[in-house]
Amino acid sequence: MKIRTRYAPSPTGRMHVGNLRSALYEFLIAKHAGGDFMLRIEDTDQGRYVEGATEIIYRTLKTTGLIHDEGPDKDGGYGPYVQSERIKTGIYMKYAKELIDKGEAYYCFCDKERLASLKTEVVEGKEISIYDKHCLSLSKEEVEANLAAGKPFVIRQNNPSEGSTTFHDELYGDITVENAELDDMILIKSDGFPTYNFANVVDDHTMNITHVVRGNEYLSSSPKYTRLYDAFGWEPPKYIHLPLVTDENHKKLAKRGGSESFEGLLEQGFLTEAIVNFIALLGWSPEENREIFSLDELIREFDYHRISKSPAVFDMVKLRWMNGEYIKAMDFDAFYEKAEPYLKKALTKEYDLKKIAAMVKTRIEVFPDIPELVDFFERLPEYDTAMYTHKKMKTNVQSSLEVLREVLPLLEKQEDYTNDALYETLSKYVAEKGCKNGYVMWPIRTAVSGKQTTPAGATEIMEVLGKEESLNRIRQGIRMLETVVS
RNA sequence: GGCUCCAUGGUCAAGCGGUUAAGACAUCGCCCUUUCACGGCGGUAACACGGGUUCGAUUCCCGUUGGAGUCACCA
Repeated sequence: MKIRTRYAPSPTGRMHVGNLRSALYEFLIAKHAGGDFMLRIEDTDQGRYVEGATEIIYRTLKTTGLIHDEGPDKDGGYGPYVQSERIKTGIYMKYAKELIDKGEAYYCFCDKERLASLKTEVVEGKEISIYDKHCLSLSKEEVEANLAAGKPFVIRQNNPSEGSTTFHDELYGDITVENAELDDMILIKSDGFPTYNFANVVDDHTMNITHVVRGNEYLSSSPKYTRLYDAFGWEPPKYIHLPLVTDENHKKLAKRGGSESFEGLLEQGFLTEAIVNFIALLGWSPEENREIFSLDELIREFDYHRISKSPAVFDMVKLRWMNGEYIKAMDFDAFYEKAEPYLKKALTKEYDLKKIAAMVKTRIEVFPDIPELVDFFERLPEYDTAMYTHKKMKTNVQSSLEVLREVLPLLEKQEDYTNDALYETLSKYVAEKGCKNGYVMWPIRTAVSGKQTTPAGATEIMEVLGKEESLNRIRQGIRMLETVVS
């Protein structure tokens, strides 16, 4: 049987990385087995609907390469693929009524006030209550009368209060819950819309989904789904519940300054491929000891039996590392295209940006690292002459002053102001002086950059800066050192 | 709090009865180097605890502890 998985997001805003990982795993499970990956939009909550959110879903799936075989924009014969459109077909109400006829569901006319009076316990600020099946005892005539009077109603699942329900998860095994724990959850809301839970079951079944892949947070409500399948007499799908993705405090990943969403990560300068690669490894590991995978390689390697059961911390530090690996592996033109805006942000002078980009390529993890790495080209920062002292290079303010004074006339005479030529000139000076390279290079680089760390060596910087500017900076260094030494 | 799930270094994780308990990130040290970075080499660091089962448990079972999830007319 052909595997069919679905990604069923609600259009409520940006793409949460936990959701993106679900989509990725759903895609990989289907594609690894040559199956179909379907997109279904679950917009049954009118209150939470966010304009433009559907476009974000489409765009994200497209840019990440998680191409769906079926969806609202790609009919595969199981449509419609948007729940608000499916509602119009009357499908949910039809199935709800079927359940009522079977005694597996019932009309409930309880109002907010009565429901509120049921709230018995408050735990951690949350009100906890179990519906008391009050309306189950309503006679057929009473129900008809209420309906005829236009009284608002919901339809609730009728769960038994004795016995237990067991369902099977491909990863977690059999999970059993006492039926008494199962609340009579609402299937159809008073606005006529189905709840997520109900629409999900009806849709997954009628759309022939074979593997329901979803987050671990649904684990405890799954028995209710199983009860629904049983009530209908439907064969339940295979369940694969995914371990949670957490923040560094091991709490479910929530809003955290933007980095909880895919778009937020892109804004922070992460590459799509790196994000996908990274989240693939959050809860899954390959047989082979390897970490860098393209999407195609993931499809080939992804065996869902190797998904782990324990939650995974979303480690930004490692994501940064991985992003750095992808940046290093990028071809230069692609890299430059991404780097250019950041270079231009820091540099307005007429520099050879490509040359600077090349310097920076192996030294950054995300693109926004660029400006602070190159801003000294634009303007010599204020720096302390203590920087001239370097233990390993055996330099200090006196030696630096001496070197800069001696080197300045050589550089003034220098006509070919390129990295190679400059390096040759300075090497000759080093040889004559009989000292270490760094003894000379350190003070020059300091004078020319005013920075402790730079993306390149002294002569490379000088070439980019040009003769006039670099000589000015060296002269300024000399002046600064003179005031300290005297 | 009830219910459910989870438990190997700080983090991601391999392991699926017998291993010197991999690897990666981070961290530390050394080397290289035109500082730093990159790169190379090396180090520190883990089976939560207690009972079983077994010739033998990180691995299987039970309990304890710890953590998380969930308990909506949200998904």
